[in-house]
Amino acid sequence: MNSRNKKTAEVSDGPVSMADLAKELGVSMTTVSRALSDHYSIGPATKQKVLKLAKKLNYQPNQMAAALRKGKSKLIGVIVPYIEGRFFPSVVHGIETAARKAGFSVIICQSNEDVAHERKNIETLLNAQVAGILVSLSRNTRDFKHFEKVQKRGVPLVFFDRILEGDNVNAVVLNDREGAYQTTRHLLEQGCRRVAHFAGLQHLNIYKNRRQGYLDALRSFDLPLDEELIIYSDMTLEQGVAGMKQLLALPNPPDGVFAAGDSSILGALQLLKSRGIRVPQDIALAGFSNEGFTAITEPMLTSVDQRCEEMGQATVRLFMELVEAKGTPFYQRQVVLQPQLFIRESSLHSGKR
Amino acid sequence: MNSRNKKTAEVSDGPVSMADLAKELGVSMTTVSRALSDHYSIGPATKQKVLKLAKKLNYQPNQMAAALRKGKSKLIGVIVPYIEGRFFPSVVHGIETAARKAGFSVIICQSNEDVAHERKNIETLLNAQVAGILVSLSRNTRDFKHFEKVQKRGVPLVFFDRILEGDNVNAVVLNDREGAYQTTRHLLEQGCRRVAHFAGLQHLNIYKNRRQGYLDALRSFDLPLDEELIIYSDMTLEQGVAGMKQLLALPNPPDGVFAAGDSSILGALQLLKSRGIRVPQDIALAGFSNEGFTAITEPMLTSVDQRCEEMGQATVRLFMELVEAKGTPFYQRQVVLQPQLFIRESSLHSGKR
DNA sequence: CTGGATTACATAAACGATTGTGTAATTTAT
DNA sequence: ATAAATTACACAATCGTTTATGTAATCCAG
Repeated sequence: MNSRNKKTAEVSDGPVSMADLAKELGVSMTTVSRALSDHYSIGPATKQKVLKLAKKLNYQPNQMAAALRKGKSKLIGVIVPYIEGRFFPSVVHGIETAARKAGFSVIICQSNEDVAHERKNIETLLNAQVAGILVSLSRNTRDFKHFEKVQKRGVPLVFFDRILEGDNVNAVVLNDREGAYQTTRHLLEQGCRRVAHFAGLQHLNIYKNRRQGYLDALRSFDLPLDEELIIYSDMTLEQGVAGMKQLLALPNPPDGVFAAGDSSILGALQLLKSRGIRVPQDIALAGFSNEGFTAITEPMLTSVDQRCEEMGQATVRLFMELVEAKGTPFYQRQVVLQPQLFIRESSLHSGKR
Repeated sequence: MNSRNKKTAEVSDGPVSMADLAKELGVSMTTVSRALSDHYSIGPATKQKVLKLAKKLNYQPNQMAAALRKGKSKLIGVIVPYIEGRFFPSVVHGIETAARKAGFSVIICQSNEDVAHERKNIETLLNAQVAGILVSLSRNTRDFKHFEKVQKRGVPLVFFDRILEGDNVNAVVLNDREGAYQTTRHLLEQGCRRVAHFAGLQHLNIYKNRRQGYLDALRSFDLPLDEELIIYSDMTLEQGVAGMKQLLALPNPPDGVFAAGDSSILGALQLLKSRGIRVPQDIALAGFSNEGFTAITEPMLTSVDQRCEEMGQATVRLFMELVEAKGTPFYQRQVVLQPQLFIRESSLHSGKR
């Protein structure tokens, strides 16, 4: 059991510490530490010696010790509402990849769309001494209070996708408005004249912006806004079915639907097919998120890609900038990603009207 | 900047330490530490006092310090091949939920289906002092060497889904063989007499077992094995298309296909539809994984559900058992989850033959 | 009423790296 | 040749917990 009684450090026993290296080389731990971190006060010859021995003994620094001393670890905390579907797993994938490249590990937390969980997650991450926190807000987060503690501690904070508007924060977002605008315009260009919209909860920036883009497009075609054509919901598949029913019951039903989410537009498609209404000939459809299934349905669904991977990478990049720009205190920045419209069969009128 | 010049601890400044509590109460840090961890040597009155003040000052223990001292953190490392599709995100979701309930955070690593990455992940996690490692093997992992270091350090190790067979390890797996057996039998019961199989890489337990289940079912119907009907591949959508073409080119094509993965069966479906071959009337189809899209295609695809969430939870449970059974050294256990067959249109012959 | 258990707490040494301060030795400037 | 600067390293405190090892005080049995 006794592992410290050896003259020359052997590879045999567990973790090699800086003390081991120091003893072996007959220098102080300071020298070893500074040699490893390329400190100016260490001579090139000594540095070489240390590096070589470190490699030879396969020295692995104890992250915890460093974290304790420095008050910061090599961990990045990520808070997402949930880990399902296509979007969040992909963003997390992007984050993980970029973070690891920069020498960080990521801790995943879910808020389960609940601000109370979100608060707990913050606590957890803070006393895990994370180097930074990346977060996409839960659905019912409406204030900023629990994040102030993070800022007060000087822990870099970056939001992505779902953010609190108005507040001056670091964030990576998609240009949802532009995506919605392009999509709606596309429907209009295909000949639609009454385009309906499945809208999400309006306190969330993403859904508000998508609705705004929809309105922009209508205006650009000098079309009037008909509030009857906007259906607000949580955008589930079931609500897509219900919404479509509601639209069909209108005296003057739409000839196109743009949904702020793919599940709901899928619901609409299923309902239309069950009623024998042709897509896109009778009603054209387009969604948002470019979920995997959009390329599988018949007809395939037009949708907006959210650049999940890029968003993850950009979020980490922004975090890194914050880490490096340590001095500058109020360095706030927003990165806006451009969405990409994938036009598929569900919106392609070939020469209608 | 100076934060330690206060007689009574104020909530104002950052993290409250045990030393703060001790000073405030006029006891030693030992007492505080032990009171918080419910040590027998601390009187109930003192315990109460400490707990109360801790709550009042919102004391949050510094995980890093504890981890450093104890040599173990409250972190669980998870290594998965990738984070996409339905399976791994869902398992991770299950792991995350269960782990958090037990007071652990999870660190996610991807091996990108590469054993070299897997090795690096192990290193990363080990010197992050994780309390345990949960891993689903990369596609090209064929030996156990890099895991021996983990065991040597006494870090609990649990495999899930993709494991190395033969080795005596702790693992949570699906009964793939049973799932495949049931599915193939189902096809046979529906009247199929020539059932083909899209098989995956045979060195992976999951694909080997699925093939075995397929063979079991054939035998249970006294049907001969026709090697022509087994197509080996990586099971992508494209390979599903190609595989189906190959099968159709046979002098005596199959009347059913059971694939060890959903993507490939989707490819098969697409090809069949493009050729006007009816599913399930002419050829019945069934897949594996119960991906989201299986309920969306037309016809909907029969598939086997892998109990992703349960697998995640079971993996954490097994890990916890290992932690608690600290004394018992060679405590190895395998948990086998029962798959669930979801029968959908693609395999339902109504009275064929 | 004495000796051994039990209760309730304190002292201080870890854990492994980082870093402000100190100090020789060497180099450069004057 | 001497003061000043620079180079190259060591000492020791520190981060916040945990824990082995005391050590008083209280308690019960004999």
